[in-house]
Amino acid sequence: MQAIDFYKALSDDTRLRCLLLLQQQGELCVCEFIEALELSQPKISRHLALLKKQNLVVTRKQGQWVFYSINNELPLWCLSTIKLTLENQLDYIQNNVTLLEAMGDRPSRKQLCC
Amino acid sequence: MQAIDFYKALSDDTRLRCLLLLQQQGELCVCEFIEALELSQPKISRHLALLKKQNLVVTRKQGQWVFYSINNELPLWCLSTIKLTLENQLDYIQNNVTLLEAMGDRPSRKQLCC
DNA sequence: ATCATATATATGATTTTTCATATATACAAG
DNA sequence: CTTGTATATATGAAAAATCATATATATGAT
Repeated sequence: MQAIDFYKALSDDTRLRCLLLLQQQGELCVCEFIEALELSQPKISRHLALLKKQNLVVTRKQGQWVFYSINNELPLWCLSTIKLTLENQLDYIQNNVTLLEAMGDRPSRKQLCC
Repeated sequence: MQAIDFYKALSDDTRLRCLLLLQQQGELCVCEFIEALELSQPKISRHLALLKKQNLVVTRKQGQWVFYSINNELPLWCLSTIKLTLENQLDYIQNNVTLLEAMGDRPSRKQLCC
């Protein structure tokens, strides 16, 4: 992972919020991002696609939903940076978290293992 | 310092190299960046001005030269991120360091203190 | 006048956004 | 089991916005 690509991925408001939400929440699907960020579906999908292309996130498909989470095989310095950023920028996503928690009918997560 | 502004500042090749060089070298003037990055003077000046506007770097004027260094009053998480990036991306600026060290007539630094 | 640096403006390139549409799954009625 | 319809997500293409670069010019020190 080249630093310049990593920072370009983080340098957009939508992508940064998505990543920090994932760091905090673990796993989220597209419709949850739409509610939490109050943005259009194509806009969210596009930015998530970009994060995926850079291998910052991975996806898991469950029925009609696609769940995104941070790729835990990223270099340690990338994972550390994301973690450090969240710890110091909780205010930045506070409103998004509130919206997410207020969301009705959130899709249920199947257990990942047996 | 907002994370988004910090990452936008880092998300350009020229600015990232400048910052990492400063992290490693401590203090550099515009003419040294020109040699190390092999870029035009206005291009360097413009990017340094941007870093200064975001308070990532500070300047010290000495005669005809302007020396840039990382603003050590930045939030710790920013300083840590820059440090961590350099440690993991030494290759990225290796060629720039070589060019810098090969530079003739580098301006002398006055002692900063008594 | 010369050297080092900064800035204004115009142009080109890249990125982001939007709209329309496509695909894939789900679910209910016949 | 098919047909129709709704929901979730992705993507192509065009428009809009942002960002980077080059050239020319300005400032300030020696």
